[in-house]
Amino acid sequence: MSPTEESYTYPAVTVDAIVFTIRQEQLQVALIKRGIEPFKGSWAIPGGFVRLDESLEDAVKRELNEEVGADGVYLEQLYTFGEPERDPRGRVITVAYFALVAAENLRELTAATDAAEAQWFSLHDLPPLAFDHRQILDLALGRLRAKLEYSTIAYALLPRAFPLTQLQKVYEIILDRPLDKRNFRKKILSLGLLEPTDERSGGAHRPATLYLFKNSQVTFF
Amino acid sequence: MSPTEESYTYPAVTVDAIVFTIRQEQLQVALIKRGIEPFKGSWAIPGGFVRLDESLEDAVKRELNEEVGADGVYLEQLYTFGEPERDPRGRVITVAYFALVAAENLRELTAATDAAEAQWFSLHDLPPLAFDHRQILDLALGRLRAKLEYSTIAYALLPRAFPLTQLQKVYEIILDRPLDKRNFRKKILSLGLLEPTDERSGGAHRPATLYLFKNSQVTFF
DNA sequence: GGAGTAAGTGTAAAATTAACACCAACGCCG
DNA sequence: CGGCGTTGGTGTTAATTTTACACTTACTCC
Repeated sequence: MSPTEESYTYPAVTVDAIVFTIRQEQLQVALIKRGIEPFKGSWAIPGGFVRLDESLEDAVKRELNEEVGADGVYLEQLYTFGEPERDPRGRVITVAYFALVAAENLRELTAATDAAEAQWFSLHDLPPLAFDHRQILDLALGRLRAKLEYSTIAYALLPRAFPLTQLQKVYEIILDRPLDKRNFRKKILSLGLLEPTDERSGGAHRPATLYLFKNSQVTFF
Repeated sequence: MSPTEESYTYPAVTVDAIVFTIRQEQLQVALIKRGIEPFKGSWAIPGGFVRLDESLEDAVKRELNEEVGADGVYLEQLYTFGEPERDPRGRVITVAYFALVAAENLRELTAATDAAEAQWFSLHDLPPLAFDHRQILDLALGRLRAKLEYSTIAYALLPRAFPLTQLQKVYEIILDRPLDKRNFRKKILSLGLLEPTDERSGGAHRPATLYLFKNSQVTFF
């Protein structure tokens, strides 16, 4: 069990993250254009090597910060991909995460530090992806949809206070189907996780009560 | 992104597996007594290094075969643990799996190839575990219980054909609470995944219809 | 002040889940 | 061979949860 007992090369370990956000009423993912071979010019999930002294989560957060400019994110480990042939350059095991970022917490993508071009893509309009990244993305989407039903992660995609209608829109966009307004409100409110505030939304129409997620567990870094 | 581009040491990568079985009407896990430091003499989850040319799943299956003598198993990736300090000897990232083995598919544990002593422990009577293995085990148990509710994995713990009562017992043992017999049967049968056979159970009492899991997806190796 | 649009609200039917008790079929033993 | 002990097998009702569905309110802009 000791790394020093046996003398063989270890596999490389990377982390990758599917970063979802909602922009322009669409579910979008952050992708990076690869500047080097293999798959030069293809789009790929942001990610990179895990340093020896940082945890997996720290590695993801660092990469997200550098490559995507994402500041406050919900982060969850997705799956570890380790097929020997998944990277043509050699053995690379990747621990995939999925992340949710509220649009308000995004710096502009083009501000990425390295030369790589980063861009948001709508899920309905995805380019071909490098490596097994399409498979990873599909898995992430499935997980996101599943967790929406029994958890509170949707709140990571919204500002601190929001009208119920906006929350419903998030659900509808992610699940890609319309929801009944009254049933949605009944159910969400019955969970007891939302707190109405005194604030009202502005804008052209009837002002909406803004709600707050109690004990917001969104991780910031 | 290339393993050869940067020159630093990689973390070591291991796989570990929580192997569950049901023996003596109890949920049990396979543990291995460590023969070397650190944690020499402690009990640990079976596992080992991933070879450069084998997939993560293949690595787990190999280890299970060698250390636990498990032949036909349900195998599912659980979580990847990568805290820098989780192993005192250096950076070791472990991909944890959980496995289910039907008692009938078990060779005796003492037949393990290396000198390490392997043994089954009831979940109600666990020794202290090495490393962060207790945390891994707790996570595996939670996952097993959760999946029992919405999946068919319980069948991996049973022989090919079995009476409904035995299936119910498996549920009760894992969930650690009694279930209503009629409701259980109604629900299980309404899923349409079981097929009654012509076989009947023998034994001292009224013979039971044996059921078969349609499209048994248990993985064998 | 009227048009347009998003906010907000309740009820009835359908489906699912939960609670609950007795008879049947076998082996064993006396 | 008949009764005892034990496990197999079955239905109904009440409670809860989920679904379907339509109108009034409050604001801005013109």
